[in-house]
Order: sequence, then structure tokens, then C-alpha cells
Amino acid sequence: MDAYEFIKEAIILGKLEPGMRLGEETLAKELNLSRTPIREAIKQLEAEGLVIPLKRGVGVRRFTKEDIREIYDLRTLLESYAASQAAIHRTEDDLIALAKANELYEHSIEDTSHLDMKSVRRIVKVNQTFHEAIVAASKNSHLRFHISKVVVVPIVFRSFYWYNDFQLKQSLEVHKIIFEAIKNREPERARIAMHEHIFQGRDNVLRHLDDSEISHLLKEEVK
Amino acid sequence: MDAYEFIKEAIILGKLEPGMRLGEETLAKELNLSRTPIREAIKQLEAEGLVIPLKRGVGVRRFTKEDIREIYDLRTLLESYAASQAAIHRTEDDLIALAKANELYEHSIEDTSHLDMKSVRRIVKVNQTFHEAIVAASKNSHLRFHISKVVVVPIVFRSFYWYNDFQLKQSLEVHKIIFEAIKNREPERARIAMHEHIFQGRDNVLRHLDDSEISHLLKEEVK
DNA sequence: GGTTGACTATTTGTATACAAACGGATAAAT
DNA sequence: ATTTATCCGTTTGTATACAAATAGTCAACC
Repeated sequence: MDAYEFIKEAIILGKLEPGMRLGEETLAKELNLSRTPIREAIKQLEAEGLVIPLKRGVGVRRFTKEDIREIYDLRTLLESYAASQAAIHRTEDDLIALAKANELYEHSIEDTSHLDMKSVRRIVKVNQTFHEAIVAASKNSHLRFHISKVVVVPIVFRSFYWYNDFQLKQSLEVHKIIFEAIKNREPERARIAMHEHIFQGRDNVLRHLDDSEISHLLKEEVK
Repeated sequence: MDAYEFIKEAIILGKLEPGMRLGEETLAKELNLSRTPIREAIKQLEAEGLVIPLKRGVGVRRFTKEDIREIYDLRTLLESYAASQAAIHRTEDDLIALAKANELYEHSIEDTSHLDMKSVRRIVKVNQTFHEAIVAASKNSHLRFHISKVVVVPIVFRSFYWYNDFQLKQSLEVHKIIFEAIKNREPERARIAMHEHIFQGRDNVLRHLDDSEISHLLKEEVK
């Protein structure tokens, strides 16, 4: 496993918490590498905006409430466009992949009696598969590239952890509607459905942030 | 000047041509640096998609006609959204910056009797200022971040060089309409005007590519 | 007691040295 | 003559060494 993947994974899984600084020597020892490849990996993550420069070195970026609002707006725009494009450009293979991802999503929700850490993480992953399949069907590689960078932020922020299983079941229904729209080549219906879908997620997350029961996640600030 | 800026500038100005490979030792000597900081700069550019890995080392990315089509679609989406958001969130200061940028644009077109290399480059720069001012007024830093990466591609591709001065004058008119819409807080009008504006550029570029008089730019392929 | 200053230790930034991989050229064989 | 195999040169990838900067500590002075 290379340094970039390792560090990114660590940030996504929360093993490296926001605000935490990335010690090069430490990471190097952990990966049995010298500092050189570590530094290069960090430079990449910096270009993606996952880590930010500190006075000395870099630290895991801490996303504010405002960041989350902006990111969700952007993601809504990009993914609803992707859905509409998918309805135009999708092939039969895309449909198969889409159906399969959706089926997996359905199963992983049904198999989950209550939402613990592990099951949420599994659902996140399957959900991602569905969304990625749509983006792939849109046949715009640059759109895909930028969406992949945008989507990482809510994951790092742990947005998904604030869903309840009613919302999850509702998501499944919307997924099915989106699938049908793409299958039937109805760009506008696909776009609107996806727009609602992500905006719903946005609202849910922002509501929780306003409740500020988890606002401690945001309290400290990197110097 | 640091390595990242230097190499990026070189790519934008065409001093490093598409497909050309980036020799670390060469760049290091040119910048009076060792290979280490050069490599880090290259890693950043790689993360942004301006350079791509070759079998050995990296080379300046060659954008295909399909890339340009995708990029312009994406840019249309992002910037027309930015315009609509700007119409909502713009402050008085934003309007001042916008008016100023537009005035500069008007002057630099009027001062240009015919389109040589130098004047085109100046117009590109001023045009960029106007577009950036709109994005800034949208008050979404993440949107801004991604647009900045998307916009670079047409510049590297030299899309602007295929404009004639009638089209430039027409652009100015549209800029004024967009400005008015943002000033009057009309998001939808701003969005549509921007959409038309960029799509016009897209069509112009793609038409030229189809004419294939400049298709030699695309012919060789990096191994 | 708190604040300021200097010293030290740790960590980053850069340069260089070394190992490995790739490409090109030359030569031999079919 | 064309193709294949081996060798060598060049360039990248990684490790290490060294220089510079920052933060933390301890002490002295107000």
C-alpha cells in the first residue's frame, strides 16, 4: 500500500483527526519508508484540500459548518447534472451495474437491525457504489474527477452517521426512482430526483449541526 | 518563484508542450534547486490533472477533443451556477469589482486593432478577472476552488486563440447583461446569460476542432 | 507571580547519494 | 534484412545527511 492511499484512508476512517498534524517521521516509520515519498503523498493531499499547511508542516483539514453547506450545494449541482447526463448517455452495461449496486444497497439495509458503526460504514460504501455508477454512466470523466474530490468531504465529516433507518429506507426508494428515470431516458426526472435526494441529506446534516449536539467536533481551531 | 508556479506557468504559456516529458534534472538546474522540491511540485500538478504519469516520470497532459467537450460542459454548469449564486449573495464591493473588471475588458478590446498573440493574451487575462469576480461573489469557496481547476484546461488548450473580434465584442455585450442581472439580483437571468455565454465559447472551439485545421495539435500521442 | 529572553531539541525543507528501472543501441542469429 | 537478446547509459524512485526554522523550556528580571 502506498503512502497516499494509507494517509487518505487514515483521514477518512478518522484515525487522523481534524486539526491533527501529520508528522513526517512518524508516518515514515509506520509505513517503513523514508520521508521523501511521505512528503510527496502529503503534497497530493494538499492539492486536493484534505490537508492544509500549518505554520510548520501540514495538518488534517477541519471542515467548518460553512464548508459543509458549500460542499453539499456543490455536490447537489454536480451529481444532479451527472444523473441527467446518465439518463442520456447510459449503456445497457451501465444499467446492469446500476441495478446491481441498488440491489446491494437494499440488502445491506435489510440486513441491518440497528445502526452501529460497522453497519453504517458498510452502507456508506454500498451507497457510494450506486452514486459512482451513475457518475460513470454520465460519460464525463472530468465531471467524475471533480465529484470524487467533492464527495470525500462529507465522508471525512462523518455526515452519514447522523442518518436514522427511516431516512435510509427512504433513500432506497429515491434510488429506485433515479434508476427508473435513467433506464427510461428521462434526464429531467433523474436530475430532479437526484437533486431532492442529496438536498435531503444536506438538510439532515445541517439540522444536526444546528442542534449543536455534535458541535464539539468543530470547537478547536488549528493555529 | 517556486517550482509549482514556474512549471504551471510554463505549461500555460506553452513553453512546455503537451506530451512533453518533464525531466527533473533539467527543471532543477533551470530553477537552481535540487530534484526534491521539483518532484513535490510535479506531484501537485499531477493531482490537478495537468500532468500525467508516463511509463517513466511524467509529461504534460495532452487534452483531446473529447476532454475539451467535457470540460466545457462542466465549466458551463459550474459558472452558470456561480452566476446565479452571485446574483443572490453579491455585496456592493462585489459589484464594484465586477464593474471595474468589465470596464477593463471593454478598454482592452477597444485598444486592440487586430488580434496578435500579445493582445489575445491580455484579453484572456482581463476576461479571467471578470469571471473570477463573479465566482468570488457567489460566496462558495469550494465552487471557486473547482472552477479554478476546470478553467485552466481551455487556457492550456489555447481555446481563446480561435476567437475573432466580432465574437469578442459580442462577449462584452453578454458580460454587461450578466453584470446587470447580478446587480439587480436576478439569479435565473444571470444563470441563463452565463450559460449561453460559455456555451457560445464551447461551440466556437468545437467548430474549429471539427474544421481540423488545427488538428495537428492533437495528432501525436504520449506513449 | 508573570513576562521576557535565550538556549535547546525537534521537525521541516533542501541537497545529495545510492539503487532500481527503463530505453536505446549494438550485435548475433534466423 | 529483420528480429531478438544483452549490455550500458540515463533517469527516476528512495534513503539519508545536512541546514534552517519553529516551539518548548528554563531561568532571570521586572
